[in-house]
Amino acid sequence: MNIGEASERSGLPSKTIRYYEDIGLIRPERGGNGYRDYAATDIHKLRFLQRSRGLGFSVEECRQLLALYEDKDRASADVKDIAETKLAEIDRKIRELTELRRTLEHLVHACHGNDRPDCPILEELSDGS
Amino acid sequence: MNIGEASERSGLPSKTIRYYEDIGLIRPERGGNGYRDYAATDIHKLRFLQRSRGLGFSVEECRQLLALYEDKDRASADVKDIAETKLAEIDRKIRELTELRRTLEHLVHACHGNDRPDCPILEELSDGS
DNA sequence: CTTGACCTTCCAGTCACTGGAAGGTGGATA
DNA sequence: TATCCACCTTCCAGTGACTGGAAGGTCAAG
Repeated sequence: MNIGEASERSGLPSKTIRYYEDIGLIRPERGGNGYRDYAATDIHKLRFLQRSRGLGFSVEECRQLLALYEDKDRASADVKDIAETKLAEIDRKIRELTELRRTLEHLVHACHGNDRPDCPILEELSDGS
Repeated sequence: MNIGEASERSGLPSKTIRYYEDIGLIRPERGGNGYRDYAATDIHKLRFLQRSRGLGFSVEECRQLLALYEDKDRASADVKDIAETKLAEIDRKIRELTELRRTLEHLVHACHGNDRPDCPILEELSDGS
């Protein structure tokens, strides 16, 4: 299967698939014409990557997960550790964004948004009050 | 004032301050020894940048805000527009992260995390069920 | 035989820094 | 005066995870 079809089936752009090969995440066969030839297991891995990236795992974390996935003797505790660390990270991000949101909404609310030049948003950004 | 003190007063690393100069956000004077010499207004701008970046504005947005900030005739509506667009973006990010969190927590919860090799997290990542 | 879609590699750019090398300057101390 | 160290300078390269584009090879259809 050529890269175009692999792209369609995995939901990843061809460029990204080639990039994943560059950094050693997948190693498809090559046909006589030099074209990459993806087997069903490759598609499986690509979908795996697509999903774990979509869940916010970094490429390096995906590499670990993929290794664990391929290792039949891996402990599920290893996987859980990675997922839990990620969960804590997501919690932190949500907290930060919520705080950010609150501040920004306060500013937007305070700004009358007309054509007069005084603007509470700029004032706050400037003096940090 | 040298870059070190500017860094301390603005809360930005020296490297970042030089970078901001590179991309044309600030233009400090230079002393006879070639050292950058920051005036009080420069520090003000740097703090402005530090705060707006901290609020999640991109450098380009900060450039716009800084221009509006320096333009005494700007309409506060312009500023409000930028802030509101940013607010919508933050809302979207929070929603996405919350959804992500729910999925991931579900997975972590389902995983027994012991030494046996079967792991619901990997199973879900692999088959997308 | 030409067209057009697909594939290849390679190089460069994105964003917002960050690290490090190589070397100049300033002020305090021995 | 010599030396030391902290600070400053510029420049180059790397980060993460792609993305865009150029230049050229391959393949099937019409």
